[in-house]
Amino acid sequence: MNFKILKKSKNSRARLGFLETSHGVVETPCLVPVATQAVIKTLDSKEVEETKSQILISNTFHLHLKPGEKIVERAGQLHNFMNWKRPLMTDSGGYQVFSLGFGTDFGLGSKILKKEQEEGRTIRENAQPQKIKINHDGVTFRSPINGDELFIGPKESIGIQEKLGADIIFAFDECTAPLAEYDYVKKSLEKTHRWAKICLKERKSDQALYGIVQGSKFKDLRLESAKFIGGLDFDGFGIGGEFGNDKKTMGKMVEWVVDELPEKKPRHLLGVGYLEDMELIIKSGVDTFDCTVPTHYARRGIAFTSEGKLDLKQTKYLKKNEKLDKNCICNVCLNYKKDYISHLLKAGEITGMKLLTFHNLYYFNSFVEEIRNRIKKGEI
RNA sequence: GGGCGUGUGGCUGAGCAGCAAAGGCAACAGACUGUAAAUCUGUCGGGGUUUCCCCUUCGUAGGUGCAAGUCCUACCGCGCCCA
Repeated sequence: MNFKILKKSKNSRARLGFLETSHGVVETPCLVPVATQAVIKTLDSKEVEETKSQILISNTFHLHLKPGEKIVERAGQLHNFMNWKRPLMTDSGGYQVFSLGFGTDFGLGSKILKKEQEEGRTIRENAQPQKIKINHDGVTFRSPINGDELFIGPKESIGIQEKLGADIIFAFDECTAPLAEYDYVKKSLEKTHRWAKICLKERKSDQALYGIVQGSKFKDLRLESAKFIGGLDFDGFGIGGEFGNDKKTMGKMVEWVVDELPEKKPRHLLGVGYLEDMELIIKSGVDTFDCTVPTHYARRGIAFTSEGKLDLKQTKYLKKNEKLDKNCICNVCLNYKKDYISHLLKAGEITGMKLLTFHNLYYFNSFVEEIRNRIKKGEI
């Protein structure tokens, strides 16, 4: 992989770049749609291309469980397996340390903690999640499929990711929960850092390997992590974990980290990408970012449009024989109306979810494209 | 004509003396940021000074009870069976 910075903004940390991989080039800043199980749910790979998606991210943990990396490898690795010939990333399974651990225990998301979610709950220094065990060497999960115990540490994660064969792979980290206290995060950081070095040593392939910065909302820990991870010989950097109680804070926290990372290497913000977040994080110096929102929300009936967020399951849309988004030229907007899509969603027809998934991805990708254009013009 | 059964909130469907009445669906509102989840939460007869109070409801009309959706009588509707 090769990363070229074409332009740096004079007004912010934003930059325009090219991420070159053996499967093609990614223009950055760029959204990375999430294909956890080697698929953008409801779409096939050709359709995903038509949404202007440039690169996807799949998941090590889930593909290890189903169908198993050996199957994928035998099929000619992920690109051939899923017939996606463009760039690919795989997440390391570090997020599942959170989502299947404290995330499940507390019913939380990982990024921004709302005040009312705190309710005096915290995760103290030596706490363990109920369903998984995190120790010095890695994490013992329980398979969500059959309950089997399964261990993933840095070595295992890299081994799996090499077999999966994405262009960019991530170091195995612990994504800490937003409720984690300082002492917990500090200890967790030691693990994430130790594992980062092991990942570098284990990687034998020519895949690009990104290290992941953690440290939650604590400035000194974020800086420490960014310095440590940034000082290792990674090809790029992920920024993970929690980002405080509100979006402005999130931007600041990303900047703390970005300022400590090597300038010439790409930065990927893990798991952030509401429309309203994009300009903020790009201005904070992020090159790529993945987010489940466009695809996940689509399956819940939510369309993102120039009029805002629309819940197409609402009955009122059955009476609207008009384009989903009058300013959008995606296949869905050119060919289908709100009333029909609403009907499909209300009738539980999978095509409704498919149409919204297509549109949302196209809309999100166009949105980022516009930001790239504005950086080009010097507006951002 | 006779016998048996049944009638509950927008629908469905529990309840068979102390209920504004379980559950489901629909409806309405909200949540979701490195995707165990096409999911979760709240409201859902009307009104109010809304952690409580008032009013009106369980086919219709009467009756027995302190108290009736729940028991009795008649009628009406629906279903099945026998003539």
